[in-house]
Amino acid sequence: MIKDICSKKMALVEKLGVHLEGRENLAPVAARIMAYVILTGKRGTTFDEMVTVLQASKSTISTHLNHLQDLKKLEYFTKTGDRKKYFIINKDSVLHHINEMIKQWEEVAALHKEMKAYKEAINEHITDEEEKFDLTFHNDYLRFVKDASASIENLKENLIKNKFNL
Amino acid sequence: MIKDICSKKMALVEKLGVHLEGRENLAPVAARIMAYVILTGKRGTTFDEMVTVLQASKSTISTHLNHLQDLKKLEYFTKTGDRKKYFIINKDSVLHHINEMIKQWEEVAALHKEMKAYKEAINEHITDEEEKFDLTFHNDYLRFVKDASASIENLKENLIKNKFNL
DNA sequence: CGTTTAGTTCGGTTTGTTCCGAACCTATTG
DNA sequence: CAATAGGTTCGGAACAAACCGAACTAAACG
Repeated sequence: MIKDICSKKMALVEKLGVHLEGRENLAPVAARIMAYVILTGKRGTTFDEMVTVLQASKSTISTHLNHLQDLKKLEYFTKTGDRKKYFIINKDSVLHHINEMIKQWEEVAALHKEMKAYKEAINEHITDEEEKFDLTFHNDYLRFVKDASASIENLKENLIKNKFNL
Repeated sequence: MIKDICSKKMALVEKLGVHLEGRENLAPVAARIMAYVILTGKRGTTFDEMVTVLQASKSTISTHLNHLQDLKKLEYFTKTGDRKKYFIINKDSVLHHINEMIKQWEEVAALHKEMKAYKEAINEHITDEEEKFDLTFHNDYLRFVKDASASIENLKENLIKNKFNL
């Protein structure tokens, strides 16, 4: 019974791990650390536990753990009279993630504006209307990014409100 | 003057290239191909032009060009009496991109539901309320994904409508 | 002071990615 | 048919990423 739950957990760690690898651009073991921490929850998990359960070397766990803390994805708490660190996900990781998305979309929008400006500059030197650059691609994209950002921003507000209302 | 515009173009190709490398998970040269095609527009660009201007080998261009077509990111048109292919971006790439995003979010939502179910199953075996898994992380995320998907879906409808109204 | 706990750092191997050159293929043209 | 145009395919070099083991450190314990 306990083994069933444990193997279920590790199956989920792998599945979530694969997802995080691609999604957050993490090394395999780093992604498994994130997955394991998420699926362990607030009781937290230790360095040694991860070495054992993820079957990776101490050096690998150490390196990735530090990296994940640098990225503000993980944090830890301690217990008096216990030198171990208990790792948990950064409490406002949802918010952090939303902010990252907004930042990325702003970057994309800036790039599209730059490209559009370049094409408009070229268009001025072209007499034949047929030959001119079509800007609908960039316009579509800019609208998409603008609206998407707005709705994410909206969502962010709601999340913050609900955080404090609970 | 022409050199100025040309170097401006190549500078943008590199900038956009770096962006696409990370964003779409493409190899450096593949990303530059995409960037160059985007910045060349509807007149299209040929295999040879890319070999010359991107300073890559024929084999590299060939491999990546085929890969990008498999991914439906690029397509080409031809001219009568001219064997060359003129590459342009896939006309509905914005729509395609939006669909990809929706698909990815659906995947994420499915994963979170699975994790939540796992945690709920464990919670049933725990008597102490304090020890139980906190599900707000997953609930927050699920709400975020649901709302974000809805607003993107909305945007998609608008884009499609505008496509046919223009 | 020696030992244990809880990690860190470094060098090296394994594995994977990216690109290239050379040879090859398949029309078309003279 | 030989040559040219417009590519494709394959083997391998060059580089980068991911991981490991072994040696190390720093604090606390006995």
